[in-house]
Amino acid sequence: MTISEISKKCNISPDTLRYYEKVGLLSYVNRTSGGIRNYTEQDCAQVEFVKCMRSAGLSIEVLKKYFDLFKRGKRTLKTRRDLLAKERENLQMRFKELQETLKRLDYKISVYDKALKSKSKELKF
Amino acid sequence: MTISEISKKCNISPDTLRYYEKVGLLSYVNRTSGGIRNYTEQDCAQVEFVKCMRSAGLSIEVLKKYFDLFKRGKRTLKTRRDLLAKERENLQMRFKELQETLKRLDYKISVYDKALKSKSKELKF
DNA sequence: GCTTGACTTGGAGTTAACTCTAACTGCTAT
DNA sequence: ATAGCAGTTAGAGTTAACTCCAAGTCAAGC
Repeated sequence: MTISEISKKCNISPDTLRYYEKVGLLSYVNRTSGGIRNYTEQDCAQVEFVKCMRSAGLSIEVLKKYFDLFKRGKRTLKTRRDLLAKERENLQMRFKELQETLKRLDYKISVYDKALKSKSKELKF
Repeated sequence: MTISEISKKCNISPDTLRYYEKVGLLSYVNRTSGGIRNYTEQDCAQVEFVKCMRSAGLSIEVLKKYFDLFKRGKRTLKTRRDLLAKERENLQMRFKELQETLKRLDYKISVYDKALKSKSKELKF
């Protein structure tokens, strides 16, 4: 797959794909004889993984650390597992916060709806 | 309350508080005769609200829009309600995505645990 | 009256994560 | 063989959201 194909398939810009490769979020991608990137299904799956983790809020730095460990082979299995587990805990916390904020917004919207019905009140903020 | 008191209470740096005021996320804060900010309970509640929305991911720009509408009075009630409702929808989407990502991480961690037990396998990424 | 420490300002600097630019290469179709 | 397009690189530029800095002010205690 060329870079533009992967770009469409994963909905990530070619620039971002090259950037991810440069900073170490993709193990070195194969090239054609002309020097053009030729992504495998494997690469594609990894891009999907990176995209998913990035949009959940994991930093480039953490992901780089993960893939750096990967390059060091099997003996880093435990370290990688623990890194993921720690990030999972962070996400869990943000998940709960988000849930609280949703509730708070729901309440605030309901207050607005009441104010709109009674046609007189203004709120504090 | 002085800026350092609010700062401690809400766990936001004085610099950030001044920044929020400058860009319009806090209605103008009262000053002492000497020109020092004197926050009310009201201000404090608003800071809490801003903090909560910010950490849920609402942008400064959106919050500024909200408070700008506020300054234009009661006639913007409906617009503000709709703005909040739209942001609520965004959060809901991100909430669901986060839930999916948590599941994915849980699965990946379980795969790691299996690999660690069998003491032989390496993973793809 | 002088020092100290918390506050003030405008504006510069920082960081993460892209995003864009310029100059170049190398297939493909006319 | 030449135009045009998709790709390549290094490196510069952008954006959001802070964060820091220098220079100054003010109230309180010695």
